[in-house]
Amino acid sequence: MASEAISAALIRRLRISSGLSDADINEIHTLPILVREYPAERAGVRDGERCTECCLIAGGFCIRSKNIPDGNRQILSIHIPGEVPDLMSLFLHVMDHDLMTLTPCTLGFISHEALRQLHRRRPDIAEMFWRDTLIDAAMLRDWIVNVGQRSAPARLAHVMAELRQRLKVVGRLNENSFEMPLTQEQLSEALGITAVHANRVIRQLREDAIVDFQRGRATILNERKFMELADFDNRYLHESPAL
DNA sequence: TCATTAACTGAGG
DNA sequence: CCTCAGTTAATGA
Repeated sequence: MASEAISAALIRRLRISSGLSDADINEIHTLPILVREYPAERAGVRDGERCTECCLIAGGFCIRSKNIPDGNRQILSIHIPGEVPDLMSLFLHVMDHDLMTLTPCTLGFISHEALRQLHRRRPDIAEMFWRDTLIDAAMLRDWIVNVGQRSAPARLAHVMAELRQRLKVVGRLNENSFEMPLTQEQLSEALGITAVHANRVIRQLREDAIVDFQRGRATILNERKFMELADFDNRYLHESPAL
């Protein structure tokens, strides 16, 4: 994939929540990006690592996760093309979690030095990254509420609703189904339940004709029941550019 | 390897 | 007593 196409993914992402001038766009296109291909289920960036670059997802799906000593893992967020899940490494010098690929991924690495220069050169762009980071925190707050307070079926529906919305705004939604490339085991790690229970929950939602989940793809069967169960309000995604 | 299901168990309302 | 969810184990795709 050409570097130009990769920076385009970032621009599309930043456009969701911020206005971008032509000058901004040109600046982002000049960023040097080193492209690397990763297989599925591989650490892009590891907990404890000292980073010298940030990682832009150009293709594929990633997750943030943290392992605890008993061997269990909590999935903290799901990431889609155009996102920079380890943007915090620019200012937080040691990673406090893993960034893993879910699927085979094309990752674009941008050096911290290049990003710092860009921040100094163009305060508007620095502001955009600020906003992006704050939205990320808002999404994590939402994730905590989901895992901590909702019933298991509602947790699943909520994560589905958020992912669907995020895929929608980058034009990756077709009809009533969308990519959600997690195994049931991974899904259980995202929802804080066992894999067996994740299976039970999926079966229940399928039987109730609310959603289906098969081979990494989610299908909405009953929009009204789905949204009611998911309790999803996209406000926390802050998708509209400031007016 | 991943998904499915049953059977059992206990917590908690 | 009912629902939810973890454990174990067997089995299918």
